[in-house]
Amino acid sequence: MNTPNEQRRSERSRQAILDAALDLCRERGLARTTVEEIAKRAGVGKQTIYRWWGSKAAVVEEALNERVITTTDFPDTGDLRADLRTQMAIIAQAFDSVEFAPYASLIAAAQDDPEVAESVRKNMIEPRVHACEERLRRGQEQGQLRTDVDVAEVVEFLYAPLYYRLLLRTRPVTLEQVDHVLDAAFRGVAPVRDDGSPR
Amino acid sequence: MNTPNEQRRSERSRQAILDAALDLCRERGLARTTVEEIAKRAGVGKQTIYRWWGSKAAVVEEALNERVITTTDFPDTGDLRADLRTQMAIIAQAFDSVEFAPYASLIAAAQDDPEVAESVRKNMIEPRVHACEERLRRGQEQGQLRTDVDVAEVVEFLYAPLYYRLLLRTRPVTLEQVDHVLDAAFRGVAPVRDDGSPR
Amino acid sequence: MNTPNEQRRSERSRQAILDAALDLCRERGLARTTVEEIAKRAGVGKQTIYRWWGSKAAVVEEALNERVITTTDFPDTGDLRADLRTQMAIIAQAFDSVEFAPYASLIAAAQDDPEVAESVRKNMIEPRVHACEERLRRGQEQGQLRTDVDVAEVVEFLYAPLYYRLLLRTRPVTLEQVDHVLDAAFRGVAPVRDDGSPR
Amino acid sequence: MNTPNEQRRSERSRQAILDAALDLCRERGLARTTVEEIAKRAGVGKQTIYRWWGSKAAVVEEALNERVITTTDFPDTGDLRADLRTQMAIIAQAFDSVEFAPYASLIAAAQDDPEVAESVRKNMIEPRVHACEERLRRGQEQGQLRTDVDVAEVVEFLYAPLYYRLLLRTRPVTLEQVDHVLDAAFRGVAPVRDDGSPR
DNA sequence: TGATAAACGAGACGGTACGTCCAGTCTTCTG
DNA sequence: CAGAAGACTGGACGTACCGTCTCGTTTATCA
Repeated sequence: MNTPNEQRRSERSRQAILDAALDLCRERGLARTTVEEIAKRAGVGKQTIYRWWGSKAAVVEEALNERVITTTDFPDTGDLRADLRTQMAIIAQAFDSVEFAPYASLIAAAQDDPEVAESVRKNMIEPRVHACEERLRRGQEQGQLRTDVDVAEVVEFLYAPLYYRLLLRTRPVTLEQVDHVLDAAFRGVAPVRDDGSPR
Repeated sequence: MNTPNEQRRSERSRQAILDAALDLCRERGLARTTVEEIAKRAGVGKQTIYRWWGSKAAVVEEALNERVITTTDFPDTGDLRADLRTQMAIIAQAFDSVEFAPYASLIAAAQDDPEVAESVRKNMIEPRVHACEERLRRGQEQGQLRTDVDVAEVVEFLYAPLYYRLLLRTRPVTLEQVDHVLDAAFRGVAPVRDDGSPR
Repeated sequence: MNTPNEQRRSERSRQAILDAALDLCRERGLARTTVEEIAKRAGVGKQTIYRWWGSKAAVVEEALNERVITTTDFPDTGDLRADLRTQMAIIAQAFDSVEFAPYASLIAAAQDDPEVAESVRKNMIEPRVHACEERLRRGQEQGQLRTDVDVAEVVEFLYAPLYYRLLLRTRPVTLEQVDHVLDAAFRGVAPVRDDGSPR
Repeated sequence: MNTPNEQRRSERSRQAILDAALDLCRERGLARTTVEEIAKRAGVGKQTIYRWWGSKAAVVEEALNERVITTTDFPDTGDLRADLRTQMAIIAQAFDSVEFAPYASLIAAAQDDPEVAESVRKNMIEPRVHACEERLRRGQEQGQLRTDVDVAEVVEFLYAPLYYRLLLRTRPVTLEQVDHVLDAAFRGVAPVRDDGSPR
């Protein structure tokens, strides 16, 4: 892009584009949404979209980041498992709602487009993963998490099952799932010995 | 489709189409692969593709199922954790290889196309999930797995982290990851009490 | 063509093909008729058509020649003008009927296909033109036609106006037109009286 | 068509399309010319053709009307027969030249496509026929043509033989033919002198 | 407080691919 | 072995969008 003048940018058009993109993406997914439709629904020229974004995926990414998941903060009440539950419950609810469906489309779009992948990773996933990692690290320091595990892997361990259901749609993401994941993660699935210690 | 005569089908064309689709999908992803290219590379008329498959995704699905992951069997040596490691190591290796890249594209295509989603779930995921579930159930009966966990959720718990890395590409799927996942899953991430029992 | 065995040819299929071709051509013109349709309507394999004819136009030509204009004879009662009127009236009636519409399609097809043009000229037009020319020549010998005109041009002079309306469809070909054409033509080509007044 | 904005139309593309269409039509006839070829040779998107014309025939019609027969005027020197000869000679020369071949293709296309027929009649034939009719009427008033003939039929009588040869290609359209036609026609339609002999 | 330059809406443009229709050929099975 | 059935390769169809490119028309600083 030849970097147009940001100050002259029309905020009204920008908002209309984000709205239209998000709505269309909810109605039929990103793959079935065209730039032409977004422009028409937003009452905007196509060029205005191409001027400010690199692709329709970039529009949706910005829309999601600005409208749907607006925070990267992680709660810290001192009780790690409770805080994880709080946070994961929010994500679970989101993953289960139609409002959030464009996120799955976005991850899909990232599969065959390295630029989108890079952007989603950097702007959507990493900030939130880092916030979680830091919370886990604090829990680790406070003896609420084993010290011989990699917090980055724990994040995966906890959130991957939610992504699994979001993307494979084998069954819906629920609060119950969050509890079972936390349970399995914290206690492990190995059978317990007579003395109560893990096998 | 108006169901053409299966018996008159040309096996040679079928194979050429599967080959071409898989190759193109590896080179640039399913989204950037066109039916026209597949036809041209396979030396086939487009109609022959449309006659037998509903979409390019369906072609790739059949190709993957017939060429890349050809078995749904699950090992059973009597040692559950060892068998899981064996099986997960195969998957990890696959998820990390270029040969297998079309699978991620396929899951992406499924996001905004319910027919593809349905088909992938039914023909690719479920058979393998069921095999794993059965193995877990046998392990459960033999006291190698807690009896108060849902085996379906354990499958997710184990494989979701692999899918997470496959689809979000935060880092590569490795054999090390498999070990860490199994470790965390079997032991749990909670710190161990002084008496050695879980918290 | 590799000249298949004429004796084994199925007359039943041949008739069905001619019928189907003629009907379809009447319904929507030759240009909008496909070989596939002809085959299907005739209950015949496409190959059977390609085996015996070089093009759909060839089929229609044969059908017309065998079903619609079955004779090249020219009447000869001794009165040239009356005979011309008899013959032209038949043509006019044909040119004005739907039954005959495929003939216009055929001439159209001949415009951009030299093979069709050649065949139509040779098999449809020339025999009838020659018959007319001969009748004109006999009339010439009997003093019913000026001797300094080229009979070939007289044929054109008489029939061209019918073709003009058939192909440009400015207005329908009628019996009245035939009379007007004959009237105009004969005052022009009639031999001169002894006193030098118009023939 | 949903009537796009005429003012934004690219004249350069329009000219390139007319040129390409005319050339291709001369090389192999309209029936063997594809919209795709026209677009490619004109360096134009197919949509640009479909946006402004209803069919390839419409393109050729416009091209012919704008490039090849650019006038509908009819000469009037006071001598009807001489003026007819002048005008018919132009037509004869055109009908005999390769430049003009697309006209025959166009009439062919009109046979099985009522829209093309309608348009050719209205935009190509009628204006010229009317001009000729008016000239004939003036001649009629000046005693150069019998008053009991329908000028519309005289037009047919004169031009039909040229069309006959153009479309049936039994032999080439020549200046000699024009003279013979005029000769035959005028002896027929010329008013009779006082003494009863032809004028 | 114009003027002036950028962003804007509109949408035509050159292109690519779509999914469909047929052409003409090839293959398999039936009478 | 001719024929019916119909799958095959291939090419063009007419359409949908892509991303780019003019066009006037707002709109918002600066002279």
